Amino acid sequence: MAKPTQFAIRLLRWHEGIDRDLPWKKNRNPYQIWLSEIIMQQTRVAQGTPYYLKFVSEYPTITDLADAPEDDIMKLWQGLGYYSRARNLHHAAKTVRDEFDGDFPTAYKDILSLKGVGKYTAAAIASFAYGLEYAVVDGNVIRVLSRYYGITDAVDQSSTLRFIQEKADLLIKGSDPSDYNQAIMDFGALQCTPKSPNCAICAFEDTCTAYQKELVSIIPTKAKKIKKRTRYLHYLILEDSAGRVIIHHRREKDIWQSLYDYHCIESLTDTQLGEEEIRKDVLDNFGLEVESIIYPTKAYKHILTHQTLYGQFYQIKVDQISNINSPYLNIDQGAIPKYAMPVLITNYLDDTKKDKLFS
DNA sequence: AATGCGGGGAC
DNA sequence: GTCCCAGCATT
Repeated sequence: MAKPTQFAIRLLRWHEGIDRDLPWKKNRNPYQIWLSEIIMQQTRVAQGTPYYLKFVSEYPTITDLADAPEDDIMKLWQGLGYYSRARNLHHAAKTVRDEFDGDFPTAYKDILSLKGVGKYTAAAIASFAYGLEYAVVDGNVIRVLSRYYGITDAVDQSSTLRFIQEKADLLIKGSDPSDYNQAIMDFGALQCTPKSPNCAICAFEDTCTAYQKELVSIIPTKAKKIKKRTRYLHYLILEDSAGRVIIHHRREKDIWQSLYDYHCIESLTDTQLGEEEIRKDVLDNFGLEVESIIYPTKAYKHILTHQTLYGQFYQIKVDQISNINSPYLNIDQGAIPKYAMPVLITNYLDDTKKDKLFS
């Protein structure tokens, strides 16, 4: 058995004084660890924790999760973002139920084969749940090791990432894998932070290359820059006199896949829709006559990583709604809370509800 | 190798 | 405004 590396010894000594008290670290239940890791992908602990608690309470076992309707899972995921995680979560739960007899797989390669589980998540589960020696490489580890080794190459290049992974695989050797992985991520989150890390009091003051060369502020570097596009979404809220409304299940390859919204007309500028344009659209798409239109008085700005959205909501009364085809659905207005919707939509709905309280 | 996918918090 | 967060699937 190999002895821990010098890096690991210092790291774990630093970690002795740290206690983050995360709710999914109370035991080694692989289901709970997997669930927490999926939820925490690209998500801050403070944002994801309430969702973890909801899921583990609503679905105590992975079979409970597998048996649940997708709409229920999406609703519980509403507001967390990156909704493919929720779909993959459901898919993987069904795989465990059907292919692994309901028992979470214990072999690294089987864990990695699950939908939504990549190299990082597989290593996290394997080490935290089963004590297997797989080094995690997440945003924290990339930052810590790129600084430690003074790597100025862009960390969003696969060659750089491969190099970091190799170093991580060496550094973990001989240590308790669970402790080591937890420690290095805590170190990145609490000590070696993206901005103004606490280098003055650091366990690696004398061995960190970036600190020695005064490169801490410029490492890690990235090559790619994201460019945004702007979209104008005109939502038609079609409602009949019986209180039935038409909602839309987003099945296309686009943002918010699997969520529900309203019938949408998209434009490249922020100009409002004309009355005749609306009448024709509603007649062509649903065979319905428009009785009245309340035009939007404001646009809801919503910012995503790659897009800036402006949403406007047109309240439209139509004649009797019937025979609506997929991906459209007609429901009672009061049934809306059962369907997962984008935050842009729920922001609007919250505003309208508030308006009614004061009118 | 490159791209798209959310929402929010820190600065 | 910018950056980035317990990343992944798809092309």
